[in-house]
Formats: sequence, C-alpha cells, structure tokens
Amino acid sequence: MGKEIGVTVKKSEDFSEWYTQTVIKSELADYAPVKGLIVLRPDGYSIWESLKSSLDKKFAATGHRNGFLPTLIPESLLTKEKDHFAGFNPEVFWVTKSGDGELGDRLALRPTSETLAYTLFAKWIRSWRDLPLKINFWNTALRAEIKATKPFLRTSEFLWQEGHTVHVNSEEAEKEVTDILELYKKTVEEELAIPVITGKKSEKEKFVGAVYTFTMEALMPDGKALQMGTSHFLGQNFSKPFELKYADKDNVESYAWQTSWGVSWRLIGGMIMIHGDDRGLVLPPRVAPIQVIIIPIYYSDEDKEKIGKISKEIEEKLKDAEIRVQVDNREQLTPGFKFNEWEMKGIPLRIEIGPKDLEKNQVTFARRHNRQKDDQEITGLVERVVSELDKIHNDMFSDAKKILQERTSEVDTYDEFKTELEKGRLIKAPICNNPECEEGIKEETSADVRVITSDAEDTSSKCIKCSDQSSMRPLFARGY
RNA sequence: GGGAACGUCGUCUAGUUUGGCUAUGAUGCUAGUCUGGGGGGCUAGAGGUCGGAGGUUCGAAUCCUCCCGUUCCCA
Repeated sequence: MGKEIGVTVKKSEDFSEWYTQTVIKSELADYAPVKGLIVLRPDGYSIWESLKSSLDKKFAATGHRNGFLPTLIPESLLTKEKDHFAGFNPEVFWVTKSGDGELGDRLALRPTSETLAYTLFAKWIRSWRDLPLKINFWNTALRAEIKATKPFLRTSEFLWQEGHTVHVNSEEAEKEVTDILELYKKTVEEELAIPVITGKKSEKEKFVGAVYTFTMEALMPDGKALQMGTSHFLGQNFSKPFELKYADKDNVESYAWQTSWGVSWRLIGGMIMIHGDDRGLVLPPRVAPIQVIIIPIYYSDEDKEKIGKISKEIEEKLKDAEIRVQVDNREQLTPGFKFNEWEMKGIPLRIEIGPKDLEKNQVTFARRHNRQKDDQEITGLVERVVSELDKIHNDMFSDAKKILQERTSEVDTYDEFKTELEKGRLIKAPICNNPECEEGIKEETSADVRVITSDAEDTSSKCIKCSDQSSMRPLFARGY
C-alpha cells in the first residue's frame, strides 16, 4: 500500500538504482528535458547554498573576492593552451549560430574558465603591486557527457565554484594550493560529515595544463572513490601563452605564477551516497534545508488546539536560536505518513508532540541517522536541540570515518591488490616510477591512482606490477 | 567504448504477442465525512489520446522508420 512512495530497493543490493531513486524521490533534483541535464529543486539548491555560504566565508577570510564570468568563450581563446584544450575538446558544446545567421568565430559554452579569466587577468595585472590576485567565480560549467549521466555525479552542466589566483612567485602560489585544499577538507568534514583523504594526483591523472594537482578523495559505499575537490598548481603554464606578466620591484618583467581550484555539486552526490540508507536520504544537520521537523499529534479538537499552540511556541524558540525548523501542520496526513516522508527526505531530527507527551511535559526526539527515539523534557529544549544536532553531525562523521578506515587496505602483491579491489577497498600499494605500470594496472583492473598522500614515499618495496624497486605507495581505487 | 531494458493520467501500471467498442486498475489530487502515537476508512468528483514526427491501414497505444528521453550491467 503506497510503499512505492519510498525508495523501493536496498542500498546494499542495487546501489545505482538506490541512488537514482533517492535523489528523485527526496525531491533534491529532477531530470531536465535535455539529455544529461538535471534541475535542482529547492531542497537540493538549499544544500548547495549552505555549502556556498560556508565556503564564501572562508574565501573572504583568506582574501578572495567573487566575480562573474560570461558563459561564452571564443574558440581562439579556448585553444590557446594546447594541452589544456586537447583535454577538453571532445566535451565542448559549440554555439555556431545567432538567430538564422552563422557566427564567424564559433563560441564555446565554457567547460572551464582558465583561458577566459587569464586573458582578463593579463589586462588587469601590470605590477607586483597588483598581486596576489585572488578571485573566485560561482557559476556553471558545461561539458557534453557521452557516457551515462548520473544526477550530481556526472551531468553535462554542473554548478561549481572555480577559484583563480595569480602570484609573484612559485612559493606563494604553492602555498595557496595547499591552503585551499585544507579549506576544502575542513568544509567537507564540518558541513557534510564526509571524511576525505588528501594528497597529490599522479602525473597521469592531474588536471590538463597543471604542473600538479592536489585532490581530496572520498570512498563511496560501492567501493568506488569520488574526487571531491581539486586544487591545481599551474606554475607558468598559462601565464606564458596568455602573456600574464608583471613588473617586479626592479622593474623587470616576469611571468606570474598561478593556481586554480574548484568544488562542484558532486559534493552533494557524495553526501547522498555516504550517508543515505534504505529509507532514503540522511542529511548532515549543518546543510539540511530543514534541521528539525515538528510533528503535532492529536485526537480531539481540544488537543489539536493545545498541541498546535505548544508546537508553535517550540518552533518560535528554535527559530530564535537560528535553527531551521518547520511544523508539519498538514491535516490530511496521518503522523505515520509524515514520519516516513520526512525520513525519506533525510531531516536529521524529528520532534513528536502528542497528548501523552504533554501530560508528562515532554516531547519525543527521533533521530534520522540511527533512528533512535527518546523522551525529552520541554524545559531547556532549545539547548538540547542545539547539542543534539552537533552530536548527530559528530556521530555521522565518526561512523563514516570508521568505515573509511575499515575499508582501506595495504597490500604488497598484485594478487592481493586484485582481491582487495573486488571487496571495494581503497588500496595502498607500492608502485615504481614507470608510467606504464600505472597505465597497465588501470587497463587490467580499471583501478587508478586516486591520491598520493604526503607519507606515500616508499623506495624499499617492489612495484606490484613489474617488481622493480618502488618509488611510492599511493592509494588506488576504481573511480567515478 | 560495448550490451540490455524501458517510455500509457502527478506516480506506479493493464492493454502491445494476434491492429477493432468509451484506454484498465491502484495510488495521489479536490470536496465532504469519520479518523489520527509508524505510509487510515467511506462517499462523490476532476485528471490521460498512450514520449515526438512521419508512414502502413477502412481503423494504430498496438505494425514499420527516424528522432527525443530514462534506467541498469560490463570495459
């Protein structure tokens, strides 16, 4: 009876289907009429806004300012840095017409903004006094996805932010790259309760055009790793073709040093996969559009009035404490229906208020992440809600962290590697410097080097592929 | 990159094999009523031209062609 309102498959049995149903049924997003595009509904957009505001505060505190760039980039600009363009070329959408007329120079819908931004930066920067330049853009990027798309994880247009900075020297730029990575890690852990592993990308997996790329990776329940954010050291790879030069204190012209970095709504996809369960979404409290849902329960008109009043009072008090709270006053629905609906939508804390509770001057708390219920005195309720939400966040984070640790393996042979990979593990394994070994492993197992952690150096082991002396012990996994 | 499945009221769906009456049922929606501590009951009502375009035919949701979109599985 009406069970199909909820998610109809188990997370552990059909992960892909579970994910799609959870996204659509919880009303975070819906499909757009064009292939590969999704629409963010208010609950989904609200989560994005929370992330945005948290990041904006941190960006501002570290001296970054926001700007806005147009969506269209002329072909001549996009192709200026050859490797960079080659990396994006197959995914670029082109605009070739305006009305009935053909355009002379066709225009790309930006797959990323480096070339456009750096053309402008070159105009704006004259002297060392103009540096550092630290700008961030909240926008969308468009990349034609040929492969099967998935809401939030792979779509042809996605929301993201891209930061671009310009510095006088390499040291300052490289510090920016690691500072941003740390800022991202903090945001993901503190807002989304997702534990990540940070480090470098391999030469093979780095951003096209970058000198090197830092990444943070999270492990999903199906054993695949999800890249949650990247921070690139661009060196002078772009400043040279874009003539991004400045006069230093001795009035000598030098090419500037650059970084770029970004996170996208993929973070929301990661959050859904990591925390969700068979009943649907489980939202981390700090980004939940509604943190507390109050369900009034009553039998008689008299109770209805009393309970309505107290629900309203509690709502007001929680609002004063800046908690995102809502009373579910819908009269046509039974409490049981509401419980299930809000659980599917992942609301972290539910407060039930009924006649039995009122008699004892208490309410019932029901937590989404572990489904525990207990009674709470009405006196001092606001403080307890605040601490409960923090506790829920901490529980969710430590649970996720425990799982990540349990699912990280260390191996020394290719056989063990393959066995662990089939178990859906993140695997630490020694590899040599020869790029063919990394390539070969990817071809044979479809696992790649996800991240080279700062402690990954290892010259005393044997490469799992060729048995030569190893150079490092990075983390491998299959990726999204 | 390869393979498979699918598209019919808001949602899930019957009907397609073998073309033929007013396109089936449930759920949701609206109104009323009784209810209400884990997806309520009853009564009445509204809601679809069958993903789109073309074609075959006296007649197409059903057959053919193309297009659009979605899902799942394997590199």
